[in-house]
Amino acid sequence: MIAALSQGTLQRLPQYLIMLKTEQREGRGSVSADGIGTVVGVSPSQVRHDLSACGVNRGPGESYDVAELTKSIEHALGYDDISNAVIVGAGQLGRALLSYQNYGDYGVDVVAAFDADESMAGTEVGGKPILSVKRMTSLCRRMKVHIGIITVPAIHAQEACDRLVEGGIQAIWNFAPVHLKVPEGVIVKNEIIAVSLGELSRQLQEKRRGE
Amino acid sequence: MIAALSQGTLQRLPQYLIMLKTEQREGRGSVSADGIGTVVGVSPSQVRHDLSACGVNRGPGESYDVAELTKSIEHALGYDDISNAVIVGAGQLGRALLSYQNYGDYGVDVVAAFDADESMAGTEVGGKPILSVKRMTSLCRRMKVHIGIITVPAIHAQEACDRLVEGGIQAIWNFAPVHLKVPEGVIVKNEIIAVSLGELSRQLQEKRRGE
DNA sequence: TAGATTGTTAATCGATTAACAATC
DNA sequence: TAGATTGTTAATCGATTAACAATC
Repeated sequence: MIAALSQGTLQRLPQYLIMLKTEQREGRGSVSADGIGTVVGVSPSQVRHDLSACGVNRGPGESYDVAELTKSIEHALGYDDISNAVIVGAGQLGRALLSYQNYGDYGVDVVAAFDADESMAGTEVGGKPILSVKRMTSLCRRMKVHIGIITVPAIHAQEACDRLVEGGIQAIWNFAPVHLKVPEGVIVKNEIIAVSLGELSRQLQEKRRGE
Repeated sequence: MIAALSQGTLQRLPQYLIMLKTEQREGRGSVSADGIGTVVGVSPSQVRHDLSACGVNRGPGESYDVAELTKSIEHALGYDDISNAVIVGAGQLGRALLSYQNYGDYGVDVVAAFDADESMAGTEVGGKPILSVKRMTSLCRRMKVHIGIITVPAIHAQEACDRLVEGGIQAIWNFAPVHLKVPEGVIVKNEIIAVSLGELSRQLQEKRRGE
């Protein structure tokens, strides 16, 4: 993993990756910066700049090898270094996230979900267990889990967060529409579903009024 | 709604909004740029700049009225102008999105989900119907739906997309890890769950190696 | 060889921050 | 009045784009 990738670069690299996987599936062995740019909707300059920033090296004149480039980007993004994660709240959203199968490709392993509803304890979704929330703190410690995903209702989010931090969690992915208070050093990433959709709606409105 | 808000501003405004709602719940009637900045983790300069950009106007010396500021931001984000949306794919994720209750606050109304599995047709989740995908195109047209949410498996995503476009959809929120091909003018926003989580994992790794 | 395409440097563009006069 | 806090302007910073020598 290489440090100091700009925010923009960090957002574009995964898009390149998705494009590269499609190319590979279709049997293409090499791509140019121009080719990537056209598909993803980014200037070739930008693509070269991004790739260069994450340590990819072709000789000039030659284009990129798809398989090799994929590996390099995955490495730059740290996808080859796996962190454990748990989910708090096994409602609709929690179970949907639990049943997701491809976390491994992105450097994450979701090991379990927790819920306050004891009747869920012991059940499984997508091969992953749902456990009693009472066991959460100690289990996080024991299994060295560093990422917590909060999908409980807004009123319980702060408490869930506190318990996670107590269990040694260092990064939180928060789906509750609440500003979490955390000790310094803990990373919080808010993912408010409705907000993301709202953004799209806004772009649409903007386009409509003709610009 | 005001045009020409910078990308950064657009990302911060919803965060301010969440903070403001908390303040309101706790009974505070006014806030300063400094207060907002401290909670959200942004400089006071930045806050003033953002608010000024979306047309909020206090006299100098005075702080912001929480209720009024909330309204202004919501307006700037276009949350008071509602678009209809549909979901394609009523699997775990599709149903989770369907059962979400607060879209209305963000300028969106999700009216139905569609699935290829006919046995689902006629059932409901969170008071919203699941219908046969065969009816999708015509229903989108008839109800003037302009936003499509794709939660089908990757292999079927492009087809779902084509059908939506056929039905007059102008913006697509795509959860399948696939690059969709759309006619010019159609907006696509990719929301790859694992990628978002991967970003968090990466930040964590970066922090660990001490910087 | 000529065309394609790279990595990198310099120029441009836009966003963030700092500073401050205005005024409640 | 003095302190707080605004909106805005100018200075700084960083990211994107354009250009081009290098070379397969």
